[in-house]
Amino acid sequence: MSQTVDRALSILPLLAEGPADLGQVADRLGVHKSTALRLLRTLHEHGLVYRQSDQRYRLGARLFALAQEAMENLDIREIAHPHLVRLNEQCGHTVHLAVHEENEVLYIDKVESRYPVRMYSRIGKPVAITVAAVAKLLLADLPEPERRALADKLDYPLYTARSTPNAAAFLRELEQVREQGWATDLGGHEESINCVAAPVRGADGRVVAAMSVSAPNVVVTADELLTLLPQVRRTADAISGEYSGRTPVKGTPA
Amino acid sequence: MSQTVDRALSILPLLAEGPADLGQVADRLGVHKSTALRLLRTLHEHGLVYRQSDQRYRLGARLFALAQEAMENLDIREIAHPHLVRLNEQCGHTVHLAVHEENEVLYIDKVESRYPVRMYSRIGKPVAITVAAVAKLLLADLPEPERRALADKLDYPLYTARSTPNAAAFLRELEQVREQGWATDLGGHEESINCVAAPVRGADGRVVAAMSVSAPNVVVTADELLTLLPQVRRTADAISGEYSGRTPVKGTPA
DNA sequence: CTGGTGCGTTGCACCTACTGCAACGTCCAT
DNA sequence: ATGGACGTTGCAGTAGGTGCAACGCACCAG
Repeated sequence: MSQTVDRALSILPLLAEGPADLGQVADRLGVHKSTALRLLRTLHEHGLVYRQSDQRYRLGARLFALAQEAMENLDIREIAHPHLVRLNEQCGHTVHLAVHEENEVLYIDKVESRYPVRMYSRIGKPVAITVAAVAKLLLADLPEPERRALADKLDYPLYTARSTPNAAAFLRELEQVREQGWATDLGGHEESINCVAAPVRGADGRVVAAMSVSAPNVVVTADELLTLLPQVRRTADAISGEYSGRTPVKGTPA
Repeated sequence: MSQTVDRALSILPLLAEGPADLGQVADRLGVHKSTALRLLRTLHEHGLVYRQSDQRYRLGARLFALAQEAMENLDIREIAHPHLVRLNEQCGHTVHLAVHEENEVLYIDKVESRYPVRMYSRIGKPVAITVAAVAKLLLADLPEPERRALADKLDYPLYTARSTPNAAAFLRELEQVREQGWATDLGGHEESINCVAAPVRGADGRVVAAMSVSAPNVVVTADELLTLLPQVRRTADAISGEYSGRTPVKGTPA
């Protein structure tokens, strides 16, 4: 829409491929050297472009700083909430959003079931880390040594007969969850309650949050709940897309 | 230097603080809304800016992608080499550059000693990971569980009486290296050879490479070699600065 | 030492394309 | 209904971006 800015921004992906000198930049932009020089200078003043000792240009540190700062100020909750509400409107059950923090998994958002029988949970409360579906997803994404170290440190309380009994079983389950890309908790925390969960991923593919749908047996059976899996995954993917700023729309010029 | 581009780029740090709507952007730029709109649209087409569901703008995923791609295409060796040469010119000893890769530490560059007595080493060859100064620096930066897991997996060959004897001693040494920010190998690999090493860090502060100066006892004593530490650290810091694209120069406008 | 080539840089005249304005559409709250 | 807030569009004027040509400089070969 704005030619000058358009050209300037086209320099960035070009430099991402590797350092380039003024002539190369001008050629690939299809503009005169003097024009390219001015654009590069402007980019340089903003720190997006760095001039190395051999005079060639490359991307600068500011870019990294910006990306990082934006990351930190990104509030998953804010982004996810409308999606959670929509899912709740569709299926009626309790919807949770959870993140991993400091060896704990915490619920950070929740949309209450519209059925009279509700499950108990509280935003901000650590979840039962060894059995909750969301916890499995979040921990399954850790690098292997950390996963192992954490699994060893945990207690494995037997909430029910189906609770994860020990570190070995837990690690096996995490491996499976990691591969299939979703998780369940079928009566592992409270006999009568089942969950299905799916991961929310950031731009780099790492799991930044997990969301789940939970319902007691008296409302739907585990099998019925499992039929919601595609819907849950679709919702999680939608949140991932928005969180990582993937623009789902029209053509971006080469 | 270019007004339009200048304005467009000023939007980025502004959005890094958090999402903003058109009016806010226009105000803080001091331009008309229609102008801000056009700039935002251009940024949007390049994926640097994303429009969330509430119509507000925030930084887009492309920014991360660019930063990552630039990272990958950054060649430390290319950047470091002139610095290594300069250091070699100053002190005359062998200078090495090493990186950590797949449970190994590899020399990726080397400037030969200008003294007649040289130490043996080859670019591309894995270093003695349990004793080499550069290896200590690279491994000391790993997260604790990974460091531990790796230390357990390693063999601890007794090259000399001063070689690191076992995992416990190694981990203790890594902890110390981590805190002091430099490392040595005093006859741990070959009786008569000593090294001092310093880390090269990326924009995010993580250690991406390590460099060392090595010399045999017959040329300089260990104590004499240690007096070079400040020089080695200064060189490593210079490489870090250039690698991470920190522009050491003049004022960038607010 | 000299002439040549390749690079980044500068000043300038032309005219593109960026700007601000004002008007319109839409959505919400009153 | 009515007012306000906000994003969006078309348009006329001119700010400022563009390409050209010339310059300075470093490097290399004759």
